[in-house]
Amino acid sequence: MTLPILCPIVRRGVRLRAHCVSCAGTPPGGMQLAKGDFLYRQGDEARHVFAVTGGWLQVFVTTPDGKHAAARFVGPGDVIGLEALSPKTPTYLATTTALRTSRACAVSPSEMRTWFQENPDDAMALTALGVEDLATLQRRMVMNASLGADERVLELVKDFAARAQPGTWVELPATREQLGAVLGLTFETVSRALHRLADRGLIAVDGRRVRLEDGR
Amino acid sequence: MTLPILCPIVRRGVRLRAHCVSCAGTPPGGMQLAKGDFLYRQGDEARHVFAVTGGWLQVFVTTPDGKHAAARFVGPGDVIGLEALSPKTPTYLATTTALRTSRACAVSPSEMRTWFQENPDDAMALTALGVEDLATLQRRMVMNASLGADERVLELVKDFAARAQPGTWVELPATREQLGAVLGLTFETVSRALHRLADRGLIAVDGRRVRLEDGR
DNA sequence: CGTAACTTTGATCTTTATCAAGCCTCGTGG
DNA sequence: CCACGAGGCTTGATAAAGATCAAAGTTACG
Repeated sequence: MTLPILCPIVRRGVRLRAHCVSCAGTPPGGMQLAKGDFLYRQGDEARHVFAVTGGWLQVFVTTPDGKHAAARFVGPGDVIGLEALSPKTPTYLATTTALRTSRACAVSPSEMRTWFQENPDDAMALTALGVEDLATLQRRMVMNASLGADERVLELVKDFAARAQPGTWVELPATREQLGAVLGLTFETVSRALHRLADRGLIAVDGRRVRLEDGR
Repeated sequence: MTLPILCPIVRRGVRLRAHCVSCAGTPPGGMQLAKGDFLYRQGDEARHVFAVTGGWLQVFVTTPDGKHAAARFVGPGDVIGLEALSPKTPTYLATTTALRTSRACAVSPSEMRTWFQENPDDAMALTALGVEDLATLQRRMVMNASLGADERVLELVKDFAARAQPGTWVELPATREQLGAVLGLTFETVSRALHRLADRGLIAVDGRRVRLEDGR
């Protein structure tokens, strides 16, 4: 008999369902998304909180004037759609789409409510998790403002690599254009930056696969 | 007899203390900060959640390589320092400093815990509030990536104006340099952008005071 | 096997950073 | 009361980074 596989959610310290420890990414109610599917769209009524259990998704924001650009990538362990917990008529504040086949576990606000009532510690942990995401985004924002293209791309590559085995090839889940959308760069600049980093010996690039050279 | 003044926190739908409705920004335990004071520093042990009840503060992030830049401004109604709710040894993930005399109400995690237990709805509201902040930051990030200097500055001015009476002069709580730090621009560019916007008739500028012309 | 999407690479142009100089305002001390 | 100085603001000239335009090579997939 094998050991129970830990749900990715548990790895970030929050259990979205009581039975999450044994769900292994396919909980009852867990849903599968094909590449290009939308998990939800900005402005939709927010009926569920989602825990990503597999794959990669991209979060988009549409500004009032119609501009829209990517904000961040979310992968296993990330909890999104917390707008559903808002007391006012909750609407999603961003659009989330699958970059590849992905899995997400959906939880309704009413489930969340009883869970919060029984486990205030989990409620606090989830709130803190949101702040962690906020801090990550703040960090990325600072980088986008203060670093050049090469360093920004390197940081993003490191972020993806941090979720995989160290020293191995990592498949970037996005096109150059999608990477650039998050970094505030064009796809040409992303391409050039990747190759400049390779020239500097910091990474190895092979199409969409990347490996960190050197220490981490 | 005057009506009770609503604590700014209530305006964003979350009561950090049961008696918040009557605290009017000076709750027991509320603290005053002088210009330049630090509310907390990145890396400090996170002992309190803070609700800003007056003034303006700026949030900084320091990246691992020592770079640091401003991430956002926080004012009355904002709740910060939610890192304190993290179950692991909680440390603040950013530095917050007062741009002018400000007030903040500090609440300990244990207080939050009992409050969450009694009011799961408030817990959900607070979590949702965090997501709102995340969405705001995502929006700003998208703008920083996709808009030019003028439009970015205009958006920031609008944000400040949105918290004041429409059509009135608004005092920007920050220097050109501090505004630029948030926008990813230099102070010269911020200065030029403000005057270009004034030339275009979109705003009126008088030193640190600004007024939106036209509809909003 | 053929097409569409993606990627690389080059040349040129725009925007914003950088460097620099002078001005204004406010607070402090003689 | 005035002189001074520091911090902040404006404005100009130049340089660098990245966007844009363009063309050709590569990969994925029906």
